[in-house]
Amino acid sequence: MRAPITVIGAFSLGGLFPIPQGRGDFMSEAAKQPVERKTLDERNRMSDLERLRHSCAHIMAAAVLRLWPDARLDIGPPTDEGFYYDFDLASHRFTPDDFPAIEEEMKKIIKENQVFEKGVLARAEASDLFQSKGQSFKLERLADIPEGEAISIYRSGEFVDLCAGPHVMRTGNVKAYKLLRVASAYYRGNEKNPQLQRLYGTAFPNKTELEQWVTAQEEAKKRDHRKIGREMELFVFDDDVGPGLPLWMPKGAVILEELERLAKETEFAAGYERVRTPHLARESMYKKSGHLPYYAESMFPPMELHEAGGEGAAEAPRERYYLKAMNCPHHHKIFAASPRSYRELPLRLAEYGTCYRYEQSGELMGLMRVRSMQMNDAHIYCTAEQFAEEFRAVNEMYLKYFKIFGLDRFLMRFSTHDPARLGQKFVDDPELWKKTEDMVRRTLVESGINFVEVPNEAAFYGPKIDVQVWSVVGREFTIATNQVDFAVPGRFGLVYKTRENTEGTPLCIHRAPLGTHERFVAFLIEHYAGNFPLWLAPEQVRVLPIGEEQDDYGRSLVRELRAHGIRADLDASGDKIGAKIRSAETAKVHTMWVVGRKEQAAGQVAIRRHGLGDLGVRSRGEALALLQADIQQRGISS
RNA sequence: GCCAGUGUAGCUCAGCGGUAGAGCAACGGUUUCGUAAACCGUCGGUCGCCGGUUCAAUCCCGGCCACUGGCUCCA
Repeated sequence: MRAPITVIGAFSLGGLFPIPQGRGDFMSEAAKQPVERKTLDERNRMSDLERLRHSCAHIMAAAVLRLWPDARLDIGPPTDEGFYYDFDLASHRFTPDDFPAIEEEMKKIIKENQVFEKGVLARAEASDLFQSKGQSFKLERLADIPEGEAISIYRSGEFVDLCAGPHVMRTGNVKAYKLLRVASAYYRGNEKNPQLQRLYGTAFPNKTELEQWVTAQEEAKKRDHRKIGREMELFVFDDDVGPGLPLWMPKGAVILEELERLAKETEFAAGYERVRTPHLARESMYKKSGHLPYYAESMFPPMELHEAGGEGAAEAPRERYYLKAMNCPHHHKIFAASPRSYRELPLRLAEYGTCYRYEQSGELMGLMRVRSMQMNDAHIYCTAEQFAEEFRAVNEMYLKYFKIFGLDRFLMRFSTHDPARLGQKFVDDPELWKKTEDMVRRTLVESGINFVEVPNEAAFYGPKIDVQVWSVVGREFTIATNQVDFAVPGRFGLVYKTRENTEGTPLCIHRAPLGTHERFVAFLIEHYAGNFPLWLAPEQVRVLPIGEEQDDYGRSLVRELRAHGIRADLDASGDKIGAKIRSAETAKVHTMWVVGRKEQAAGQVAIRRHGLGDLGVRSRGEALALLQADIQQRGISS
């Protein structure tokens, strides 16, 4: 059960940055659905598709009950992708092998063309009904319904469910459906509750749409960054290194280098200064920062140093060091290292810092969720007066980046605190929370940026704006973040001399517009399906001599390209030209220069672009200039 | 961390109670070729790891590790 959120608007740059042909879109079909306004009042206003899927969930539950009469049912809502239903079933563990039987039973129910009948019951009646059926979860769900609110049930054939609806008219209206996977889910989404067995499925108005969806899912899997990353030799995971600890291979490292170059240029122009800090720090620092009580579970356990040569191994450690899970405390120490004047503010300290987080094993997912990560981090120390402008500048930096990458589907999420959890999840300073949240909200509204506001999602030290994107398999991730910190600078005793010669405590903005290398590259791989724009392409040019007699000419071309900083290689294999092209295409090499006798004689190259085919002959100088221009402007498609 | 599934050559996958196979890749040779696959040959695996059952285990059982799908959590 997700807390209801009010969607103020979904942010999209619309068609401003069309994704080039052949690259497609990085979002799943489901994720492409416009973000709908959903509030408590509107909860009942399901779309036709949701209504269909919800009805299909009932049909699936009815089928499960026919096959396993002791199943206890929880809830079965529609989702972006289809629907699910949660069951508690002591006698059986669902596996995908059960799908044919369940689908067959669903088919029968659909054929019976049962009417979905709505009924409104008195609480006692409903209670008796579900009591008699042994549906204890339904009784608990019933207790959630506030006094005075109507208790509605839906009946189709022998199946009865506590359900607000709405539904399609008849089971026969469900024309195309498919069970997708078995999963488990904690009852009421709480880790401390027992787990239920969840069956996921989907339904569409007709078979064609279902088939299209299935095909789209298969296509999406082909651009999964884990698959492409292996095929293109961008990164690997190794058991001996450890889960969630990626090794960047040469071709993957190229992408990191280019991203860092972009960040350094952008940040330099925006008045940032670069710093470098170690990967670990003493426990005392994290005690001071206040991270330990909030964050210890997400950090790798500390390294304990004992007295050298001491007899007793059991004695208390002399000191503890933690691998850093965030860069801020280190940066704060740099701020604190010199006396600061208001004249120096805003002070912007940037670092692509490497952090380590002990993510729970089940949460790891390729590069999207890892345990070691490099953050496009910076901390901006400023006065309250400077805050709005700094915060706005960060938001604009996002947009600048997103334009470069052609990223046009994302959601700005404004995370605020929950007053009920002050002092636990959030630092206990209600006034500052309100003040900073108001500042952030005003900044967003004034910039005309649409956003979603989500309570209870803030960092412990202040509100934040996250940019949400969707992986190719439809999972939502935060790709960038912009956070306010009104608490930690005070804990570190960070001060600056004001114009009035008093001491002020700076506000701090934590920002990572390019998120972490790991997640950002994962996202880019899927966004481009591995077909990176030239400036990012690991292998920019491959020179393909048609025969061995052109190998020397090819070598001279590669030498020239490399002298100009272009990543070029020669295919001097004995393959025929068709095979050379095929392997370059398969490797997603951005540009091929095919050279035979004619080109060699004329000092030319035949340009072939990955996915686009033969683009004709140019002089080697012209061909080089084209590449340079494209790289220099960081073109999206070229 | 929890639930479930999976783990066979670098990759994609067959196979099975009698100790392994294909395609691609790699390597060697022949071929010197005009825009997505020339031909021949060779190498390559303690079948994730540890233990148990058995005359015999890659196969059955148990534990562990990793991955995948979810849940929980997050950049």
